[in-house]
Parts: sequence; C-alpha cells; structure tokens
Amino acid sequence: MLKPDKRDEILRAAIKLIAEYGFHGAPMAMIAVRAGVGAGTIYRYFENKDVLINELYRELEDKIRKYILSGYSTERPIRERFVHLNTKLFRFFIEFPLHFRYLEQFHNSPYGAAYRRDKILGESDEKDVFMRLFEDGLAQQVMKDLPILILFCLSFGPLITSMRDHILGFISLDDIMIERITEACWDGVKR
Amino acid sequence: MLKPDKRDEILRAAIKLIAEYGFHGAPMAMIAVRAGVGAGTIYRYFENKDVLINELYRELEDKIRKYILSGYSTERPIRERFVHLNTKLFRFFIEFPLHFRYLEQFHNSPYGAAYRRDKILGESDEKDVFMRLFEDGLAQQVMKDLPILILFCLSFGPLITSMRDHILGFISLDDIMIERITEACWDGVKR
Amino acid sequence: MLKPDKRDEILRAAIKLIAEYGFHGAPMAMIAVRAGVGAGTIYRYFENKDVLINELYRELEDKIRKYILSGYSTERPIRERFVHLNTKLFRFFIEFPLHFRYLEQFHNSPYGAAYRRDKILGESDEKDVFMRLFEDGLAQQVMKDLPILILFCLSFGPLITSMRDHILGFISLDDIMIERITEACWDGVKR
Amino acid sequence: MLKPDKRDEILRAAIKLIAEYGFHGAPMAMIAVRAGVGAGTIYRYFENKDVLINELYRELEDKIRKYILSGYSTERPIRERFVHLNTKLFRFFIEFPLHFRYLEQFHNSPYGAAYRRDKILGESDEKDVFMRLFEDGLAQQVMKDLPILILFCLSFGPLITSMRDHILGFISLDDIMIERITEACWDGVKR
DNA sequence: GATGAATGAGCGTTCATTCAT
DNA sequence: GATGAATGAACGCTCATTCAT
Repeated sequence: MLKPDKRDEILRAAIKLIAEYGFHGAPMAMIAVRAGVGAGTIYRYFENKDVLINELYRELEDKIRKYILSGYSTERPIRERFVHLNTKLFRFFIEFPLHFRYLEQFHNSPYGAAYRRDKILGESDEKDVFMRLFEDGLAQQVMKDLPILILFCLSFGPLITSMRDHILGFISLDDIMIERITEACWDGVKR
Repeated sequence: MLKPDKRDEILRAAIKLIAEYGFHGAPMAMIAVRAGVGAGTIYRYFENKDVLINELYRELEDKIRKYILSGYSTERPIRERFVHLNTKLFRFFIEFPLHFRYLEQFHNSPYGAAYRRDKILGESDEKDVFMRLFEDGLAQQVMKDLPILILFCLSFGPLITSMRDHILGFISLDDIMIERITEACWDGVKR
Repeated sequence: MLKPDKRDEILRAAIKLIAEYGFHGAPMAMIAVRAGVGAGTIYRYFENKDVLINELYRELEDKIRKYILSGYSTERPIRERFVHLNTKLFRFFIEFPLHFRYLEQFHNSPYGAAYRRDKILGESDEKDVFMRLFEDGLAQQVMKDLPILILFCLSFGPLITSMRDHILGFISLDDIMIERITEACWDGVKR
Repeated sequence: MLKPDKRDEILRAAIKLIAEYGFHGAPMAMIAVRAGVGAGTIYRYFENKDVLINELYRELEDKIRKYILSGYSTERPIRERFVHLNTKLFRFFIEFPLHFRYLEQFHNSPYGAAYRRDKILGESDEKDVFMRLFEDGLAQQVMKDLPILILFCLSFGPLITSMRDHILGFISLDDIMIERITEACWDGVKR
C-alpha cells in the first residue's frame, strides 16, 4: 500500500522547492532528493509533474479553508465575518509563508488561470465562503454596490501585496498591523 | 554597430512571448524567430536570458513611469494625485495587458524578489513618485498613519488583483468601474 | 511451491501483450497485471525478462511441434508429408495468430538470431522433423538438389509472408487458398 | 544550412545500430556518438526517433527501387522480369546486409504494419513494379491464377527467409545459388 | 555585426528489478 | 511463496548558449 507518509514528504518537498525556486526551478529529481525518496517514487503518487502541482494546490486550498473556517459563523454580522476571514488569512500565511509563495506561483501561471476559470465559470457545488460573504454584504446593503469579484479584490488585494512584502522582509506584519490593514480594507468595501 | 531597432524587436518579441507562455515557455529561439533575427543575435544585445528578462522589466517600468507622470503634478492635492496615478495605472495596463502579465510573471519569480530587494533597500537616487505621494499624504495627515509600504499595498493591491481578473475576462474594467475602484481604495487609505 | 497455473498465466499474458505491443511495449508490470499476479512474482518463475522471452519461445515451439505432428508419419510419401506439415502450420497460425506474431517478433531480434545459431550449429539430440523430411526428399530424389536450409526456405518462406498479410487483414487464408499455396510451394521444391 | 553530410552520418549510424540491436537497443545518444554529432543535433534533422525510423525506411526503399530498376524493362517477357527482380533483390541485400536487417526490423513492428497498410489500401500514384509484374503475369496466363499478394509471397518469401540465414552465416548465397532459388520460386508461381 | 547549425547538460518520465513485509 | 512499493539507471527530448562562417 502506498504510504501517506511518503506522499506527504513529497508534497512538503515540492512546496518548499517550488515556493523558493519556481516551477521550473524545482526539478523532479531535486524534489525526490529532498523528500528522501527515489526519483521514480514520485510517479507512484502523482501521475506527472502537472498533476503534482495541481494536487498540491488543492491540498493547500483545503488546508486554508479549514483554517479560516474554524470559529467562523455566517450568523455573525458582516463586518465581523469580514474581519475574521481577513485576519485568519493573514495569520495562516504568516505561519506558512511557503504556502503563500506557492499559491502566488500557481496563480501566476497557466495552471492558475485554468483553475480560476473553472472555479468562476464552472458549476460549483458548494458556494464559496467569500462569495457568500459579499452576497450577504450586498443584500444587507452594508457593502458598496460593486460586482462581487471587485469586492473581493478590494478586500484581499492589499492582503496579497502586503504578504509579499512581509515575506520578503520589507515589512513586519504583527497583530496590530494586521488589524489596521483589515480595518482599512473594510473602509474600502463598506458603504 | 548595434542597431536599436533590432534591440527593440527582440524586446517586443520577448514581452509578448513571455507574457503569454511564461519565462520557460518562451525559448530564446522562439523569441529570435518572432523578432526576425538570428538566435545568436540576441546575445549581441543581451548577455544572456536573465539579463534580457531584467532589462525588459526595467524598460517596462520606464514606460509606465512616463505614462503615468504625464499631466501629473506634485503641486496638486493628495487625493487628486492619488486618483491620477491609480487611474493612469489602470489605463496603462488595460491598454497594454501584455505588460501587466509580464510584470506579474516577473514579480512572482526569483527575479522579482531580488529586484524589489535592491530597490527598497538599496540607495536610490531619485525618490519614487509613489513614495513621495504617501510621504506627503502622511505629512499632511490626509492618509492613515501607516507605514508607506502598507499604504502602497492598500492603494494598489486591488488594482493588481482586479487587473488579473480583467485580463482573464472575468470582469470588464471600464472608466466608471475604474473610478469606483479608485474611490474605494481612497476610502481605504484616507484618514 | 511454485504453481504451474501461475506460470501459465504469466506465459499467456506475456504472449498476448508482446505479440500485440512488441517486447519493449509490454512492461513486466503490465504482464503481471494481466496475469493476475504481483510484479515480483514473475521473478520467482523466470529469472528475468530475457529468460521469460526465451522460455516462452520454447513453449511455443513445443506446442507447434505437437500440433503438426499429430497424424504425421515418416512412413508416408514425401509429398504427403510435405503437404501435411505445411497445412498444419497454416492451420496452427490461423488458429493462434498471437503465436505467429510472437514468433516473428522473436526471430527478428537478437534473441532469435542467438537461438537459431544454437539450434543449427549446436549439438541437437533429436533430428528436426523438417530436416528429416528434406533429407528423405533428397535421398529419394523427389526434391531439387539444394541445401536443406534452402529447401526449408522454399517450403515455408511463402507461408510466413502470407501469414503476415493474413493477420494484417490484407488477404484471407481459407482451406482452398492454403491448399493452393502449399501446392505452389511444392512445385518450388519438387524436382 | 543543414548539412547533408551530417544527415547522412546520422542515417548511417542509425541503420547500423538499429539493424544490429533493434529499435530500442539503439538509443539516440548511441546513434549520435556513432554519427559523431551531439545528441541534440539529430533533432535538427529529424523531429523525433519515430520520424528518423520512418524516414530511414523510405530512403532505403528508394535506394532499393533504384537498384533493382536499373536495366529493368516492362517490355521483356514475364519470366525474364521475374528473374531480374529476384536476382537484383538478392544482390542488393547481399551487398547491404544491414539494409536487409533494418527492413526486417521495420516490417515486424507497428511501424511496418502501419506502413504496409497505407501502401496496400491507400491511393498510390504510381503502380508498384511488383504489382505490375504479377498483373501482367496473370493477364498473359503465365502465372498461376492466384491473388497478387499471394504471388508476391510465393516469389519473395523464400528470398526473405534465405537472406536471414545467409546473414546469420548459416548458408552462403553465391550467384549460382541465387539463380537456383530464383528458378525454384519461378516453378512455384508459373502456371 | 549577424547568423543559425551545433552542442550537451539537464529535464520529465519509464520500467526491469529488488526486497521488506 | 507472494506481494507490490520502491528504486535509479537510462531513455527521448529541449533549449540556452557558442562559434565558424
């Protein structure tokens, strides 16, 4: 039976190397060495490099979802939900900066474009937490009357850019700073 | 003697191909073909692919600076300057979507990190327009009392994320929408 | 204890896959799956792939020998024996086209050359049916005075080439056609 | 400009290595070494290994056609034409045993099956010399009334099998032997 | 100065074989 | 005895770079 341990080691090695050196700067052989497995072993767990990259993304997404959803309730006021999600996202990425880098790599690549296209245009079973938040915000007339995608950009665009600078070491995001950025973003979306 | 025309052709070919296919999806040979020059010729103008990529970035930055600075005056009120820069940036990227894609590729790569590090930490002769704007905004107590880098993120983070969606075709940014996004960002940074 | 059933399953799987996809188009893992055994199990019955390939050939040869020898008697006239062998061979290959394909693959490979060398030049205990037929044909002056190997080629060369075309579906060999080809070959070898 | 010399060297190396070791026993790297070129160079002349293999086959076919057609006239009697083609083929293969081995490898592989299918079923511009010979033979009632493909097998099947044995060193085909085999084949096809 | 044929290191991937279970 | 996960050498192929013309 395929060992989850090994699969995890491969995933961990891949995320680290890809986050650091980019997709084509992280050869399969290097990932294998770092994971402590043979080169061929990776292919027992992932059909090919593309599949590895995509599956890795999906695992990360799941991990994030679980993280930010803990303690989250759609019953709370919009503003509180907004702050919750924003704060949790910041915390997650600060705790796992490699994940952030990986996600950024992914989004800025053909992989990411295709994925995002599927997600936005495709038939999705469950409604996204974020979409839901903005829909509620609009319905309750708490947020500016803008397309949901735009509200999303206003809410999380600064998070993405400031995380970049944090990871590069140009700024340091502590709890206070996170709170203030989140507040500023709220000022941007609130009516 | 090296011909500027040829250099330009190479740069134009590179930007188009890299924006579309990514750094490693755009081989030198392909760039050469598209530029209408021999493969070896590129190396007379650029020491290697890395140099080409970096110089291309610098050219783009210059082009953007010139574009957004036209009609710009540091004598005008902060808010007006803010709107001017934001609007111009949107217009530039909508007019030259390839440039935006290239920039994004660049920022999310070892190239970008190294470059940004040099720029922020290094000794820069001229003060950046944006830095200047935020310094003035702080001095005049018009903007929130936040680090300049954070103000930058709040001001342009949403621009970047919404441009991504615009280029992928998920939203359509017209003048009205640009104005509304810019207003929202202003709400975010203004005191 | 090693089970003959399992050995047979492996052999059956190997012949089918190799006949269809060639030696290097039939990985051991694929053979194992088709045989319903573990990949490592094959190596308990056959030292390695080469051995498997060679033993498979020998099994096939045995099977053919048994098939064509049923009802065969060296007491009958040359011509009748010739027709018997030729016809039986045709029938065998038409019934088991995979066997024919396998044999052809084998003969046209380093395996085949080595094997044939051993057989012709080596010390063989039992005299080959075919050799015996041609020796008798020569002794009785019924066949052309040619080297035995040449008589063999004249007798069975057309069989091989026409079987190829039959299997590929270019011609259809029925009993009448088999008889006529056999007659023609006889015309070729008879004095 | 691509040098025909180099292309020829690659072809020569490929034919030798493939004839000796088979398609998968002759890696591109080995072909490159033997041809005295870099590994990547092969790909400037041939899109990939498959193309190299197919093109090599076509070159060989051309070479054979030219060789056997020299001095050939469709005006001569059937028998003479038959003897001419048969003899020339023998001579060609004896002179170029590697070519024979290569052809056999090719015919016994997916390449060969596909090719033969195209040739027989496809729309061919020029009528094949052999087809033409057998059609004339049938029309003049000189040959047995059999399908053309069968006449072909009767005429050249023995050639193929005896060439195999000649190359392996089991028999030695001199002019006399060639003549006698050809005569025997004629006995097989003639009415 | 310009070329593009030539190069070979390095990539993603396969598969015969091994060995711990 | 049987298994199949693990291995890594070896494959086909790409592409940044060089250099003879």
